[in-house]
Amino acid sequence: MVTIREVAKAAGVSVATASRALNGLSIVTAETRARIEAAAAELNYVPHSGARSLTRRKTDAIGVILPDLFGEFFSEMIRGIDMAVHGAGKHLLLGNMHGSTEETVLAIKSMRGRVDGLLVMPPNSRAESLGDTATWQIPTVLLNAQPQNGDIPFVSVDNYSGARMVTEHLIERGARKIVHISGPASNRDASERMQGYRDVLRERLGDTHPIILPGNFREDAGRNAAQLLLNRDFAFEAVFAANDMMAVDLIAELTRAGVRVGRDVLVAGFDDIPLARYISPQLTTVHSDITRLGSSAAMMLLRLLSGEELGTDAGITISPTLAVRASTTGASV
Amino acid sequence: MVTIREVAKAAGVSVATASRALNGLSIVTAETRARIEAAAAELNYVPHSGARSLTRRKTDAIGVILPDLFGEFFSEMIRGIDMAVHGAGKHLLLGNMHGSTEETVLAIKSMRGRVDGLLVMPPNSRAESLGDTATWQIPTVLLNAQPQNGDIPFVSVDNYSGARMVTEHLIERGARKIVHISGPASNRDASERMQGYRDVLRERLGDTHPIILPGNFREDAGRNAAQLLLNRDFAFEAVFAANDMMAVDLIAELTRAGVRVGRDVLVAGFDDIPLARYISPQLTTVHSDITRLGSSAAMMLLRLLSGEELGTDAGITISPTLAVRASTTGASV
DNA sequence: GGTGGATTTGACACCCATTTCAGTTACAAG
DNA sequence: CTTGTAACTGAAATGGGTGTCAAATCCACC
Repeated sequence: MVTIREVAKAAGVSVATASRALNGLSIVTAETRARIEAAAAELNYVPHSGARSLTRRKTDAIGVILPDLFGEFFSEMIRGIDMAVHGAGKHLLLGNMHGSTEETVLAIKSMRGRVDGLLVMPPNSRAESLGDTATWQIPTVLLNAQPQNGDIPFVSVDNYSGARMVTEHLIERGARKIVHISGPASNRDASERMQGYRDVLRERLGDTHPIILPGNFREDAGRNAAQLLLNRDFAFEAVFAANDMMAVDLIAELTRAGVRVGRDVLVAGFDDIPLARYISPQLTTVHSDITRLGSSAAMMLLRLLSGEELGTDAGITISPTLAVRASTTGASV
Repeated sequence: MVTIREVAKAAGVSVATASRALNGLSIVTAETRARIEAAAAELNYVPHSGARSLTRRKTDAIGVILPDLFGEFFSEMIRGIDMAVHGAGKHLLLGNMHGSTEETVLAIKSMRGRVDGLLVMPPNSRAESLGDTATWQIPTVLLNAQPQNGDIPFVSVDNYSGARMVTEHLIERGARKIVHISGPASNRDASERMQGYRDVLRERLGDTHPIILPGNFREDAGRNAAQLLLNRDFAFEAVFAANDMMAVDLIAELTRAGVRVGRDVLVAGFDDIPLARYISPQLTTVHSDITRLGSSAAMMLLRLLSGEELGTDAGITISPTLAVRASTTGASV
């Protein structure tokens, strides 16, 4: 592994001059620079970024810590982050906390000295569980979570208004008995979505005790909910599932039972996973631009790193949009 | 930012002793260690991984360089890599070459000093375009590509045998006029798949001039192919699309035109994207375990890093399996 | 008490590049 | 010919740790 010292020696100059020449500082004679560059090329010299970052006190990398590394959500997020970060010539260091809070703290610690800033998505949307975030001593933006003590910038999806949009849409399509399949109780996204649903039902229909089936964001919850609703022989007119996975399997199960989804019963989801437009009938759902979520967060972090003060209340919530499809309109395709 | 020097001073010991205590070397008195640990905790000391890796000459990180950062393929791959790498307590540094060869070389260079080893997936499956790989000077495993000069270990999917499997399956299901929609001409996966198709047709049916429609791995190619086939009013019995994306839209288009896919015409794809089992009829396709591809590559790299000699011909090809579904059997679901 | 040996501890060089500061050279002006 | 200034160049400090080697301490035993 060739170092700058060897390049300097080969070119017959000091390491300082070599460093200056290779970094494009103008105070080196053209002739000297040429000699150094030739030597570097000859020896196949590649600067050691680790050593460089030690003196420069910046690593040109940013760390991303996510709870899980799979699914469309993850790849979209990374893509958005990469878009922003790549433009700034920085690298991405990936940390996976595998869902546990201790591992998250560990992951954050092991990032020190490797990255200039951090993008963290807390496991259960409860940033406070990560301990005293102020002691991280490293610029951080929270992904899809709002900090308890508003001192960390964040970017998140407006689950509440998304849920309101779906619910209002269902009411406008004529539904009155609207069931909700919730997500995990501890999940913040889930509870925000539920709250949006509740509020609209109360405001628009005066319904203060809506029917809520407990779910878990996974397929089986959709199937179970369908069974439950069918067996009880309850006259429901619409179902709002807290995410698409549950909605998809709910639709499959209802269809199997002879229910015409989109006509007899309206179904809507949340997330707009790619599947949503491939099932039949296509699923009405709430679309949030995850790529934009990622890139917004990354850009915010980049601004933070460039020394900009964001203030204590710096946070962005991304407004989702409603994707109306056949599962609530009964259109033939 | 507190350094080990401050911890040492606070504990009244030398930095050497502090380092030993914090790294769990046993030659420190329990009493001294306790004092140092207390000081570290008090000062909220976090070791600077960058500085550490400089002396240790290892970074505990491995670099992953991919051509594109989106889609299921990517996230599955990362997940597999992470599984293997996380177990070894290492980090993942992500580099995106955005498809260009120059950027790839740049990405590789900028990894020096940041990572111990590299997992590289060349943009167009032609490793040789990356220049003289031997000069990288860093342990590398190639993803989904075979090096020209067999001196770099690699892991890839056996496209050829996968394509053979589908084609043979179509023949067994009674099809004789089998059309192929190819991938991009420059893509190695695509050409290997085409070769498998060609060989089977020649061996089993004596067909040396099969009909091949040029595609590009994207949805529109599927639609175009469908139009072409329908307009020509050509009596085709089966279509093997070089990937699922094209197959999915081909099916949609054929169905719209009144063709009963799975009965009138058999359709098969390649990749087994999640969508494949959600469309109707479900798509027969070739399933390769991308997660395993990633983790195999990562494990190979880890072995390389632990000093193991893999020999010059070290390579793994992952055998795909055939997922037979309704699009070639005509089953009702 | 002195000696040998093992166990802890500390001073310092080192990893590799950047950067400061001082020194050298070239050239123009006085 | 000296002096001043500007333009380059080099030696050494720096960043935050680790590892080597020598010094210091401790204990047991003679």
